[in-house]
Amino acid sequence: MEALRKYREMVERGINPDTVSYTVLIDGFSKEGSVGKVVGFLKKMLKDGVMPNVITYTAIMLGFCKEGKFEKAFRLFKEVQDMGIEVDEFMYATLIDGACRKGDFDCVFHLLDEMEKKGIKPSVVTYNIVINGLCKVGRTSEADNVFKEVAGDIITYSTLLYGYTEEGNIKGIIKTKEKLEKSGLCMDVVACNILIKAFFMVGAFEDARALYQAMPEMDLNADSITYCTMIDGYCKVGRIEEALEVFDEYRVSLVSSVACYNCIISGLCKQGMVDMAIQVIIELGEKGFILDMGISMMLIRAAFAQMGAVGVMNFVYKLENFGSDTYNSLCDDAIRFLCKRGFVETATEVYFVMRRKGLILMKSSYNLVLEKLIYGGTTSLVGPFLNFFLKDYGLVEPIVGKILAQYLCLNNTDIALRFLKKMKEQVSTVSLPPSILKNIVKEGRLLDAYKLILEASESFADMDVVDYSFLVHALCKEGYPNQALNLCSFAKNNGITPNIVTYNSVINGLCCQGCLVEALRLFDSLERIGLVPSTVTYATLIDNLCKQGLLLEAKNLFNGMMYKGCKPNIRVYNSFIDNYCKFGQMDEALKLLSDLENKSVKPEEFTVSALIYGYCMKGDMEGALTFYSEFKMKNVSPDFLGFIHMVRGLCAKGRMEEARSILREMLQTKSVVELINNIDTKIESESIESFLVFLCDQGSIQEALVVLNEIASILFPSQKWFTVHQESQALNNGLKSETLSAVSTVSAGSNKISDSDGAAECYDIGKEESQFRSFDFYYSLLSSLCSKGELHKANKIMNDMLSSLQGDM
DNA sequence: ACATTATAAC
Repeated sequence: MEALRKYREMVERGINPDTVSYTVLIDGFSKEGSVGKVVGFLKKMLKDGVMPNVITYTAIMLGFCKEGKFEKAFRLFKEVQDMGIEVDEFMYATLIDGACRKGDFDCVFHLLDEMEKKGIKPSVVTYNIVINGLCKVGRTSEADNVFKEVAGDIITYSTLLYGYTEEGNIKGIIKTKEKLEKSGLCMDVVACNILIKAFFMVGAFEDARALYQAMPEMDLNADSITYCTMIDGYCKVGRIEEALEVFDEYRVSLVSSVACYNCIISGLCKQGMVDMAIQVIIELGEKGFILDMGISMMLIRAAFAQMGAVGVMNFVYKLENFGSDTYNSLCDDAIRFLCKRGFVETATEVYFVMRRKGLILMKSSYNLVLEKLIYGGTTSLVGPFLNFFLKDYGLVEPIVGKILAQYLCLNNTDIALRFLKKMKEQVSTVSLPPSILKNIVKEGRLLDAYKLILEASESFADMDVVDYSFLVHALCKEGYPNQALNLCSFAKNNGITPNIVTYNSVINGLCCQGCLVEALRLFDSLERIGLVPSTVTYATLIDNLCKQGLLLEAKNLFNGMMYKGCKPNIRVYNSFIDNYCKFGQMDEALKLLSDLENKSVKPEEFTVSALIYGYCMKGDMEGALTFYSEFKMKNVSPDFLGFIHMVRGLCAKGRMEEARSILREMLQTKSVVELINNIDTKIESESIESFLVFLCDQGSIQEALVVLNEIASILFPSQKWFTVHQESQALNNGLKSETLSAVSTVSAGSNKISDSDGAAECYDIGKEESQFRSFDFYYSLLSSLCSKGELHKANKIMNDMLSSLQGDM
């Protein structure tokens, strides 16, 4: 910069710069890494009629090499020779260094040969360059060997020593150190620094310390690198006291370097000495150094490891008096860190500290905070934060519109649509992540998701076939096959072709709606749109045909699939077996079972259950039990329904003890959680009842209640886990240790959907006494009814209770 | 008068 000013002064005064002035400038820019400016000056030079010399070109080549553009440097080298300029050792050395940094050693040795042919004898500098190049790629021994005839200088030894240290080659270090001592060369600071590092590498801490202390006698002053090497060397082996001692020596020295601070801070963090690390950071700030962001991040991590989110908060508070730029990015980092670790609330506290100081959060950090708040954070903070974001960045900033639209979509489709429309007209189209649809569906607002896509399709340009298929699947599952089909053609119009997976969902959806004919028609049309039916396609249709009793059609389809080379899986066989069993054709079912076993298709839970059901239907409990034990030995147990069938069958015959032991076996193979997960899909209410009776008989009323609570959460999904939590809190208050297991099961459930904030909120709501009392009332009534086995009455009371609690919410 | 080589921390 200074050089540039002098140059301008020269031009202003009408003094024409000569080759040397230009060369000095070019060299400066080359070293600074701005080759663009260098080329500009070269052109200007030529225009002014000032001829560049070999030194000018060397400087330019250096610039190219520094930028990693070795090819350009090499081309220039050729051009220079073509111009008839005699190249010298400097130029070769520069080029060889470039080739080394590129790792092109063929070129390096070729250039050395060329030099020799031209009669240019390489000096120790050139050799050092090559040695350094080899050391940097881990070929230190080779470098040592190849150039052992060359009389090295202090740089040669330093380079080799450093190479061996990096490679961890202890023998190499010792050998080189001895050679260096024998050479009688005078040590300089760099050599000392490298030797100290080597001493630490081999574990010779005393030697490292001795050399460090002997430096003044050698007329050498420790520099920042000396201090860093010493501090880091001690820190790496956990000798923090000695590191601190050196750091104190650095403090009273004339050396000033932020790197020394960074070294000791990182060492303190690794030792978990967070408080002292913060002290050092404060001192660093007072000295006017810039806080390295990597270092502040390290402290955030260390503070978190020691004290959790509070530790991070504490760190932020303690650095309040730092320069605002540094403090701003520190807060940004802390906020992002806390969000990522799941502590949005603490992150918002940090944000308020920032705000008080008039600092502004980065866009992406705002976005992160809002995402965490919207998807599972404190709801009441979402509004204020959307406001702050909007005020700081405005709606013109796409990311603001995006998060705002996401929030609206999750809350009110119509407002969201109006917003999206306005944005499109007045600002720009807001693009939304397809994943938001999953969240809307999760809230049970399937048709809202559907509406959003149709009416704001520009905002969903990123949707792929999987995203569409997800929604098609959900629509089918909830009984909207027509909307699903409509979505398929909508997707196609938007350039996303639905695949066989998508259509499988539609086919299944149509079947579930009882539209078997339409499903078959869709199946027939698949070929026309170039889709090949998969095993799932066939399995779906065959299963539904079987369920409708259309066995002949099912068999035709089965033959069709075999003909097309599509292998039937266990699900296909299950459909037939289930059908035979339901109609008492056990022989047919058993024949098919042995068939599929011959084809090495493995029976699964459902297969076994279907057959057990068949036996039970016929009242053949011996058959059922024998079949059960036979498959138990093969490690295939029935599903819940299979167990329940056996229990019922045995109960009907008055074989209570056997029923009990089967139930016990069921509880051994299946966990309560697994049962709960199956309630809404596979188990009908009667079976739940049998299960509850069993639990009550065993005296596990709490467990029975947990199951009931789970049912409540399925019946009233909008309440999510709130009710359940309130109840378990109440249980906890009323029954203490007896119910703790129940509470933990429920807690596990609410953790599963990560609704910890919901749980906390519940707790607050639950503090209002009236609710507890009302629950206690229900609870005592229920438990006495359950213990008497009056399940029907208990069920009725339970329903009353659930609806009354629902009213309270 | 101008050009080439070695060392520290996250």
